[in-house]
Amino acid sequence: MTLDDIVKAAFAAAFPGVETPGLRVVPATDPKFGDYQCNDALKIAKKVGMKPRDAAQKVADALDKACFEKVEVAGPGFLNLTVRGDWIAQRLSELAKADKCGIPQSGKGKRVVIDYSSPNAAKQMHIGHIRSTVIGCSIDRIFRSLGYDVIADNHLGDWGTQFGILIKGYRECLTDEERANLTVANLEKCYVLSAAKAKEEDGVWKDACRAELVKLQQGDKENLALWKRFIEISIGEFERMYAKLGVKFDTYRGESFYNPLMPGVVEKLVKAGLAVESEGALVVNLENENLGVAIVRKSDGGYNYTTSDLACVEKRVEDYDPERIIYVTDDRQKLHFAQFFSICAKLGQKVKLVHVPFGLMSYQGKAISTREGNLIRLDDLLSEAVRRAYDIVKERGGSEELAAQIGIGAVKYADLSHDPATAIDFNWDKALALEGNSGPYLQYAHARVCSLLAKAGGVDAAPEGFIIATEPEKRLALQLLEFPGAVVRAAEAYKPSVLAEYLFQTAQLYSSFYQNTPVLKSEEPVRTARLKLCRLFGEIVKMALSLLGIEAPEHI
RNA sequence: GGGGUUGUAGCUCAACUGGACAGAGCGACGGUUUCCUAAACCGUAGGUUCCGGGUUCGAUUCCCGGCAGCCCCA
Repeated sequence: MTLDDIVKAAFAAAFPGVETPGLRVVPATDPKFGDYQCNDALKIAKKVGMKPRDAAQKVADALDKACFEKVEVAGPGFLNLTVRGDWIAQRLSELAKADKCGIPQSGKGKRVVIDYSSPNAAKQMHIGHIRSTVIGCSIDRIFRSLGYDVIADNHLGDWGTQFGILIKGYRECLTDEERANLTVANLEKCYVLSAAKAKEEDGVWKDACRAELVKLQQGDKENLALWKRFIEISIGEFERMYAKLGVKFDTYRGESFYNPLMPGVVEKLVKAGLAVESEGALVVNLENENLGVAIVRKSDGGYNYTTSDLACVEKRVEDYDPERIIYVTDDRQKLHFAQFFSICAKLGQKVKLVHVPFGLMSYQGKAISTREGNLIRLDDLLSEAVRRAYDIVKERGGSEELAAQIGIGAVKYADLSHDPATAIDFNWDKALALEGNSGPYLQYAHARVCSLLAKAGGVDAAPEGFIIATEPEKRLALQLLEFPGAVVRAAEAYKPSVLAEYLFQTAQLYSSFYQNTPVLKSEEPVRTARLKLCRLFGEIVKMALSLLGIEAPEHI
C-alpha cells in the first residue's frame, strides 16, 4: 500500500461515500512539519459541513497508523505525517530491487515520435540550436525510460528557396578547390556571397538563383545531384556535433521528404471544405477559434509550413502509427502549431499532438543572427567548454576525454536546468559554470559516491538492510524515494528541468549527508546500511544524469 | 490594432499546478581540510513575488483592470 492509498482509506472510513478526487500525499514543505502532508481535508471540509480542522482530525483518527511515528493536525487543517524509519527502509529495499530505479513502465506498447533539433541544411549549427537539441534529446531519453518506443526524427530544413541561391553560389562563388573539398563552412560562405548578390538592383543574379531553384524542383539531374551532396555534407557535419553531444536520431526525414505529398494534402483540405480561396491563395479560416487564418497554398502556388507539417503527420501516422507526436521548437512557432493542430483535428486525425515550445536563445540581448554579428558556432562553444574544463581537470591528472564529459555536461545542464519556456540570454560564464547548480556539481557528487563505494571494498548486494536513524539519512532517503515520481512529472510536463531540479536537490542532500556523516568509519551494521544508501544514491544520480543526456564519469 | 508570453533577493532561476514563515545557485560577508575527492560543506545578510482590485479558510499561482519587456499575426 502506498501512502496515498493509506490516507485514501482513512478518508473513505471517516467520510463514507464522499468523493476525494485528486487526493494525494506530498512531501512536507518543511521537515519540522513531518515527512509528508495531505491537504485534502481542507478541500473536503465544506462538502461535509465541518470545520477543516475537525475534518482533518476525523481523518487522522481513522488512519491506520502502522507506518507512522507521528500523525498531527496542524494549521488550518493540514494532516502532517511522520513515517517510521523501518517503513522508509522497506521502501528503499523495494526501490533498490526495482528495475530502472523504479521508473514506471507506463509507456510499454506505446510509440511516440519526437521531432527535435531540425537545423537548416548548408548552415553551421550555432548556440541557438542547443536548446531544441538538448531539450529534445532529454525528453527522448525520459520517454524511452518510461518504456515508450521512441522514434527520434530530425526534421531538417532541406528544401526551399535557399537552394537556388546555394546552387548559384556554388557555381560562381567558390574556387575549384573549395568545390572539390566541399564543407558546410564553404556552403555557408557561398550562400552569404550569393544572397548578397541577389539583392543587387538589376535582379540578374536573383533571377538566376530562381532559375536554378526551378530546375531543382523540376528534377534537373545536375541540380538534384548538387542538392543531394549539400544535404549529405550537412548531415555529416550535424552528426559530428551530435556525436559530441551524445545525441542520436532514428531518422532524418527533412522537409524535402514530404514535398511530393503536399498537393494531396491540399486536395484533401479542399474536399473537406476546410480550404477556401482568398486573394489567389488557399487558406483555412480559423477565426472562430481565435487562431486567425492559415495559408496552405500561396498565391504563387508555393506551399508553406502548415501544408508540409500536415503531410508530415499523415506520413508519420501511416508509417509509425504513434500514440503521440512531440515537437520541440522555439516559441515563435506557437501560433503555427496551434493552427496546424486545429486543422489536424478537423481532418479527424486521432494522434495526440504536442508542441513543446522553448524560449529563444539570445546573445547580448539580441536575437542570434549573422546580421547582428553575434553568432557563436556550436562547435566553438563546445571546444571552449572542453578547454575550460581541461584547465581544471589537468591539475588532477584528468584526461581530455574527462574534460569533454565535464565541459559538455556543463553546457547541457545549463540549458536543461531552466524551464524550457524561459528565454535564455547566452552567457559564457553561466553556460560553462562548473560550480554550484551545475552539471559538474552533479558529476562530482556521483564520482565521490563511486570512490566511496570503491574504497569500501564491496557492499553486500542484497537490496534489504537499510537502516534509517539519523536526520541526514532520513532526508536523503525520502528524497531518493521521490525519484520515479520526478521522472513521471518531468514527462507529463515535457520539462527536463523538473528532473534537473530534483537531481540537484538530491545531490545537495547527499553532499550534506556525506560531509556530516561518517560511512566507512562507522560501526556495523550501520556502515553497511549507509553504504547501501550511498549505492542507491549513486544509481539514481547516474540514471537521472543519463536521462538528461549527461555523462557520469566514475572518477573526477 | 488583435493575440500570446514573461515580470519573484544585486544577478540567474525554483516553488511538485491553490497551501504553512516564498526557496536555491552565483555574487557579498564569515567559518570548515592531520578526517570517506574543498568542483564540497556550515553560517550571516539580502523580498511590498511589477502596480491596483476581486474570488476564499489561504493567492507567486485563479479572475478583472493597468504598466513594462519580448514574441507572433496583419
